[in-house]
Amino acid sequence: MNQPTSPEPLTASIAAVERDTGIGKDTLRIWERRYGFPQPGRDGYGERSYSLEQVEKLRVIKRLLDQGHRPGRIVALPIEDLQRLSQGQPSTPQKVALSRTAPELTDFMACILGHDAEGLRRKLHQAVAAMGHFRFVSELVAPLNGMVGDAWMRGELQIFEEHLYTESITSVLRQAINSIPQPIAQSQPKVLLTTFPQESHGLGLLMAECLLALEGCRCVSLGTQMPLRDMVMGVQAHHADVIALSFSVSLNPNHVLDGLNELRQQLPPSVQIWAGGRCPALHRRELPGVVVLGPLEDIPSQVQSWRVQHTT
Amino acid sequence: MNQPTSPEPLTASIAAVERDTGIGKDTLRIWERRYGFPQPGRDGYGERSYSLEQVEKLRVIKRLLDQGHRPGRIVALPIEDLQRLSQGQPSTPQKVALSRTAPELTDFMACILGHDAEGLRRKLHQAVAAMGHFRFVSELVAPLNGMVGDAWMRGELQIFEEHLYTESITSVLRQAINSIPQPIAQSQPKVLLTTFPQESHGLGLLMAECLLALEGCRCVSLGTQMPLRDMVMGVQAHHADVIALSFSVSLNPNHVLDGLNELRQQLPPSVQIWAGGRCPALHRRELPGVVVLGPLEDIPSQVQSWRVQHTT
DNA sequence: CCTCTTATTTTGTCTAGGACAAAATAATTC
DNA sequence: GAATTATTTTGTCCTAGACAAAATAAGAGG
Repeated sequence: MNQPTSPEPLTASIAAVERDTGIGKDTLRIWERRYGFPQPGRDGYGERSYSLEQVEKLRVIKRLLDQGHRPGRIVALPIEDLQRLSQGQPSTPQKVALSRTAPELTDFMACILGHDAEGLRRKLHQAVAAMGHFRFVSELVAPLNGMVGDAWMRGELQIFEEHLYTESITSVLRQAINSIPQPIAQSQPKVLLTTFPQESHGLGLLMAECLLALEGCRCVSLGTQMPLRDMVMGVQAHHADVIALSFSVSLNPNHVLDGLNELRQQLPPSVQIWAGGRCPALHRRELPGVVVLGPLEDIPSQVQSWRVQHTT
Repeated sequence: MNQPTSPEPLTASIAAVERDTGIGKDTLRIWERRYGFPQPGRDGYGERSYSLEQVEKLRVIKRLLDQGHRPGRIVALPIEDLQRLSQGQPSTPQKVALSRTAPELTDFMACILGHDAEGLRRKLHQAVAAMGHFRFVSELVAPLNGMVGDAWMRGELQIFEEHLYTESITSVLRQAINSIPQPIAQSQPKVLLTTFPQESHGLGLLMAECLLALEGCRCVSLGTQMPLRDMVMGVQAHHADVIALSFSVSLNPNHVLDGLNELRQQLPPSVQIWAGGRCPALHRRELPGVVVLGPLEDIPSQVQSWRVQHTT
């Protein structure tokens, strides 16, 4: 049987590469000029078209940059050297926690790869019941996210498989959150949850909401991709004490830092900003007036410390 | 007390404007060249610095663009004309059906406008219990969606208010779906749910999933924005009988029609394609091999007719 | 009057190379 | 060894031109 239209794009446009790697268009072009990589081909209209190998290598490079390497030293290196580098380091520290908790995680991976949606969901529900909400999120969902993300980076997972995973976790997490009774006491902090406009990953937000609700916070989630201006209006409208933001790996570091600073300026000082997630930019520098939460375990203690501050 | 850092940025950089308005840097520059607006000043380094009024006007323009206006017609207009424009339109024709069912809908709107997240959620849960799943979706959620969409178009709703609504409905709908027992019988159709890559609205999908689950279908939702290639792989991996797609108003008609045709060609003929949603393109032309569902009420009869076809 | 096809505008994104501030590193001095 | 100063590195901004894809207008044929 013949192909009706063009089968599938075996190359990616510069916009697609920016989307998939988180590396800006300007940066991609200037790397090409300075380091000779990437060296995309050109399509019929003279526009760059990046091969899948190059995109893959860019992803590896991105990860190494997040670990602190410098572009000039690694961008021109052959892929083998890069892989050696990324093997050497334990990469993100969660890798360690991962192997520690690893035993039954592979069971869940097996469900994902076997397209066993019902089985996955059932196992997840069992895990919530067995582990309790807190351990479910911190010891199962978090490392599993890392595992799925890694597999996806390596191209071992198809998009539809990754989406099924996300859907299943989302569903179970939402149910878990709903099962936590809402506190009425005004003494509990009111927390507004959302993400920056470029951030479309909602799992981190859901995990945070679950842990915050568990600590007795009055949570109002606005979902992902909220413009800065609306965050400010939202905080005011809901009389929130805290705005909690989630940042995933692939966000542009400068956007994150600039955005947080501007948000800090536009928000009254009494409102705290809590920023969490795997985004490396968060930990690069001190952010005045912003509480950066590292691992999920920080959440309970942060809530606790808010209470201490506000019982005077 | 004095400000520790620079007092207040009374102007915004081009990156900040992109972040705050969602209008790309390239676009901002070329509007300036073509239409004479925006006309930012320059800071000490010759870089554009936009005044807050200009950013505000750009936000209004962005909203009008989303409503279907064209840049060339509106970008150069004075702010007053723009505000007049955004008041004007009554938009979609579903208004008629809306006023028919309207009585208690305004209660929900009041919750949204009053930022009463808890009240909204509580009322929604009550409504599910009182009306049953089917009527909840078809007689409450569907018209409420339209009402919120209209208010948003008219600029009466802020983004954060609309997001809170979406979050609340999502949460309640997911809980409703979870409360429907999964059938085990192989005789039930297995339905894969998702949307095209351009489509980011997930509410329609959730509504469909709820009604399909109610009819006894074995539902597997992959969430939104699934590339065509992965839809095909997903159908194969999950041995789906049906792939159900949701289309919202704002999608490009040609993309929809072309995409459906291509999907039809790549899928085995035994797999049915069900397409639903408010997208006008769906109803414009006969689509061979695609079942177009109009109102939500079509879903039960379509499932019924699938069963009839497959009991021979 | 509506529908389909074909010109014509409109519009966003791409291309090129140049420039420069902020961050990171190396060199120097105390 | 710590603090200052030079030097390199690196990302983002600049201008200005080009062109495909989308949207609209115009024409042709039921």
